[in-house]
Amino acid sequence: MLTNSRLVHQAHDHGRCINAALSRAEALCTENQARLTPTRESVLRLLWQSHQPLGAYQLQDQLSKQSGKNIAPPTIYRAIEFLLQLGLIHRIASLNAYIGCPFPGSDHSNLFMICSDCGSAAEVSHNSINDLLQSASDKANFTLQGQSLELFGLCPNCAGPKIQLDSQQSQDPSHE
Amino acid sequence: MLTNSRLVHQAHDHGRCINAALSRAEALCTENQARLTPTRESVLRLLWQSHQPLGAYQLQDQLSKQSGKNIAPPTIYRAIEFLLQLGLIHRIASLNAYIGCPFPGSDHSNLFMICSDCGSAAEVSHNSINDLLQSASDKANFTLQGQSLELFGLCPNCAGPKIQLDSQQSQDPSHE
DNA sequence: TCGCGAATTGTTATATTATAACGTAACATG
DNA sequence: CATGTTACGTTATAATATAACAATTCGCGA
Ligand SMILES: [Zn+2]
Ligand SMILES: [Zn+2]
Ligand SMILES: [Zn+2]
Ligand SMILES: [Zn+2]
Repeated sequence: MLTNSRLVHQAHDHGRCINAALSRAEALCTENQARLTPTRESVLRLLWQSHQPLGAYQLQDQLSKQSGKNIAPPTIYRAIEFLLQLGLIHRIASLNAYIGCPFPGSDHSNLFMICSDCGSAAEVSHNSINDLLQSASDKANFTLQGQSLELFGLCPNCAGPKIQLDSQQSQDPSHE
Repeated sequence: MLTNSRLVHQAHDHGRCINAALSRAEALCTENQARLTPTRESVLRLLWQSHQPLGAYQLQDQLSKQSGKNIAPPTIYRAIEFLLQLGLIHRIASLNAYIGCPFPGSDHSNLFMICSDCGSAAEVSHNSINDLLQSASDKANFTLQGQSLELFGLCPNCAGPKIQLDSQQSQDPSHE
């Protein structure tokens, strides 16, 4: 079972998340003879600035600010497309948003636990879930090729121990 | 385990699907003191015309043609919203499309098997999957509130005994 | 180092999906 | 009726995503 759910919801040295992601990205690019150009790297960095998925136009804003010049949507979408192809990021369909993948390259289930309160999204890969989905597909004679699994609810920080004061942000704003 | 996957991929009397859906809808509306107005019923009918999800603007086109007058997007989205609330239809996030729910009212898992070739979507509710997702959530201290589970691949018709001639449409166009 | 083809990015316009805001009509109830 | 509520009509616009084509940069062999 692979997951980054602990990490996502605890205070941690997030710089390490970013660095690790970039190392993996460089390795994967080399392996695939693809180029991690400045735009692509910037987008990947932005997606790793927090553990919350970002929309394409949020990326556009931030990248435009960073670079001083106005970046148009196609530039963003091209970078997104590239990163998706390599498996470095995922698209979260229900949010029209994108997030870095903590374990690119390895087979995994593309399952997210998305907090309705703080917006964080932790990725989980559970062999037993994959197996079960595969066997359900088999039973239905369905040739499984891909999947998008999104769970909605409250992350440990937002569920409390404080048992939801209101719907105030009670979570630890450790690294944003 | 609830599923309509057999039905979806076999020739069948689809009129029964539609009638059953409308009966359930009327019952649910009565139960909830809600009104199944002509617009809402038309949208529900359209969503049950096939086992393929339809987008809001496809619904708009078809409803406009049916009624002779031009129906604006808000009308469609209001009907969709209403039907979603009652659980009579589901939104398929990865397709920005909507489909009738074969078992509204009963608790189920909101899991779809979507054919990349013919576009059909069968709904499956598997207790063991639900249990597993619940226990995975528990382990991660995640308070599960909702889910969107979408599997992509080939339905029995499109995977064929014909073993994919090309990517021609080889499926039986039983009822569209 | 030059030049060429391929890959990447810039730019403009537009498609697609969804909602805001506000007015009007239909409905249910006493 | 009179009234409050619910649903619908209409116009405009927001938010997300892509098409099409021009300009640039990059890798690499001549
Ligand atoms: Zn982190
Ligand atoms: Zn949270
Ligand atoms: Zn049917
Ligand atoms: Zn199919």
